[in-house]
Amino acid sequence: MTDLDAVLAAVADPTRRAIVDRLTEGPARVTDLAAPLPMTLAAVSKHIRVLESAGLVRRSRQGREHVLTLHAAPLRDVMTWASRYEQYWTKRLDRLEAFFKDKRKRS
Amino acid sequence: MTDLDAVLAAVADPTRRAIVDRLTEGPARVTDLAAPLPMTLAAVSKHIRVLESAGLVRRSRQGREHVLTLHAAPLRDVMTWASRYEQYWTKRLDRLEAFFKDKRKRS
DNA sequence: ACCATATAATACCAAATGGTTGAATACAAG
DNA sequence: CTTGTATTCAACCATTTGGTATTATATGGT
Repeated sequence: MTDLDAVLAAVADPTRRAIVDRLTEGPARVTDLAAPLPMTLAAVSKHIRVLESAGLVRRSRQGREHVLTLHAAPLRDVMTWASRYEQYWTKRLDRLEAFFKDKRKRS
Repeated sequence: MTDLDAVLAAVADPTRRAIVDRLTEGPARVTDLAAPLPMTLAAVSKHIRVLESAGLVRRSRQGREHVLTLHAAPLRDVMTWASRYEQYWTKRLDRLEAFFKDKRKRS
C-alpha cells in the first residue's frame, strides 16, 4: 500500500509534476529532466529523490548515467482517493447540500 | 480554474483529509471538526483556512458559529489530473516499458 | 451588565521545503 | 593517467509549515 501523504506531497509541486509529465514520453537521465527546468541540476536531483521515495519514479544506474522511469501506480491511489468524493462535486449534490444547510438554519 | 498546486498541497496533509472526510457527513462548525483531532482549536482553524483558500471548503458565519461545508469540485480536477496517467499505471504498460528499457540496455 | 462560548489574530517555535554553491564520487574517453 | 561528464553530497539560507500559547473579538445566554 502506497503512502498517500507522500504521493500527494510529491505531486503538489509543479516542478515535480512537470518531471512526471516528461517521463510519460519515456525514461530520461537526470540531465535530460533538468534541461528545461529553471533551476540547478542539484535541485532537480532533489526533486527526483522526492518522487523516488514517493514511489513515482524508479532509478536504474547504467554506467555514470541514472535513468529514471515513471512508475505511475501510486497515481492510481490518488485517483481512487479523489473519486471517493465524486458524489459531492456534482451540481445535484451541491443543491441538495444547500437545501439541508437552509433547512438547518430555519429550524 | 482551480489552482491544482493549492488543492494538492491542501489535501496532502492527513489532518486536512480527515476534515474533508468529516465534511462529507454534512456541514460542521470549527469546534465540531476540531473535537476528534489531537491538536488545538487554533491549529484546526489554520487547517480550515488552508482548505478554504484551496477552494475545498466554504464558510458561512451564523452568529458566533462558523459553519463549514465541503466544496468538492476541486477534487474533480485532482482526479482528472491523475487520470491522465491511467495508461501508465496498467500492468501491460509496465511490461512494455520494461521491454524498452531492456532493449536499450542491449543495443 | 456579566459570564461563557466560538472563533480568529498574533507571536512564537521547530522542522521541513526548495533553492543555492562548492566539493566529492564515479565513470568514460582520449 | 588525465580530463571531462553525470550525478550526488554537504553546508548553508530563506521561506513555509504545522504546531503551540496567549490575547482579542464577537456573540449568546442568564
